[in-house]
Amino acid sequence: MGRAPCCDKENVKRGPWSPEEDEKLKAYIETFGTGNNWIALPQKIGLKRCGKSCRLRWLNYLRPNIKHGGFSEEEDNIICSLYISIGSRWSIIAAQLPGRTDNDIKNYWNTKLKKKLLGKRKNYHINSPSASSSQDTKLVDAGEDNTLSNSAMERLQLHMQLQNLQNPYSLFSNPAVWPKMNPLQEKMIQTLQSFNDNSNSLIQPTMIPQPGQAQNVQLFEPIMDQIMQTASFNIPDSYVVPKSDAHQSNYLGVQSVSTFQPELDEFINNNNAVGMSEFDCFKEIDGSKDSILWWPNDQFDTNSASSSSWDSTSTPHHQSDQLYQDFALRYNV
DNA sequence: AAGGCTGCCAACCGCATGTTA
DNA sequence: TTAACATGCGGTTGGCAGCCT
Repeated sequence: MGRAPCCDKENVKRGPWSPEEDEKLKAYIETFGTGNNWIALPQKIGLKRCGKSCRLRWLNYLRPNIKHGGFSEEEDNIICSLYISIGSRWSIIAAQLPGRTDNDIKNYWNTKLKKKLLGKRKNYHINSPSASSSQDTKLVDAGEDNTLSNSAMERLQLHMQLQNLQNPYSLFSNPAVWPKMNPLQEKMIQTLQSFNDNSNSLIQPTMIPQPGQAQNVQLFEPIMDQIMQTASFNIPDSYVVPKSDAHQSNYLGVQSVSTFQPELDEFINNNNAVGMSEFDCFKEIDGSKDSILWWPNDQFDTNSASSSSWDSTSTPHHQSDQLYQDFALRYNV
C-alpha cells in the first residue's frame, strides 16, 4: 500500500501559475506568513493548488530577493567547487549563494555549467574489482554500464578538469593530479595502497570525529572520495562493512584511518590546511582561500539563504551534522 | 514555411526526514 | 513508542521558445 497523496489531485490545479494566483499567494504570505501549514494554506486563500505546489512557487519564485539567471563567474566557481566537494546537495550549495534557489542552481548546473566544464569529454571508467590493474582507468563510451554513479563520475571528471589533467590513466601516481598533496594525503593513499597489497590487514577500531568537527569533515570528503573510489575497487568485499552494519558498529570497513589518526587529528584541527588541491578553485573567488574553505557553523548555516531558510525552524547545525552522518555512513566510519 | 530538434526552466513526483499527537 | 502528517529535497518531466534543416 502506497503513501497517501498529499492532496486531492482531482480537485487541484496543476501547471504554470497565473499572475492572479501569484498575487494571492504573495499577498497572503507577506501579510500572515505560512502559519507553518502549507497544506492548509491554499484553502485559506482560495487557491486550487496543492500545498506543496504553493510552497515551491513561493520558495522558487515569489519570495523576496530572488535572483534569476545571470550567474556570475564567482557563482560558477562556488557551484562547481561545492559540487565537486559535496555532490548534488543543491540546498546546501544554494545556502552559499544568497538569492539563489536550489532549483535554479540545479537547472543551471544541468543545462549549462556541467556542459561548460565537462565539455564533450568521454567518460572515464574505473575498473571493476575483477580488473587486473588496480588503479587504471579506461575510456568507455557514454552509456556503458558504469561502476561509479554518474554523480561520482562527474565529480571525478570535474576534479580532473580543474587540475588540467592531461593524462587520465594514472590517478595517484601522476604528480599532476596532486600537485600540492600534503603529507597526510600521501600517507592516506600509501596506507590504502599497502592495504590493497595486504589482504590480511586487520580491521581496527576507527577514529570517530566529534560532532563539533562536522565542517572539518567537509574538507576531508573530497580526498576521501578520491581514495575510497579507487580503493573500493581493490578492497575485498569482506573488508567493507555494509552501511547498515557500519551504522551500528564503531569500526571502519577498511583499516585506513586509524593508522594515521595522529596526523588526521592534526589535519582536521588545522584550519590552515594546505595542499587541498580540490579547493584550489576557491582561491579565485575572492583571493581568500580560507574565507570559503573554512565554514564556521554560523557561516555554513543552511538556514541562511536557501529554500529551506525563509521560515525554517530546524536547528542551525542540523545540516552539518547530517553531513557528518552522511560522511560517516559513506566511509563506513 | 514547416517540421524536427535542442535547450531551458518551472513544476511535479516520490522518497526521506522531521514533527506532533 | 508509534503512526500519521508535514516538510524538505533531489531527480525528473513537460511545455515552450528558438534554432536548424
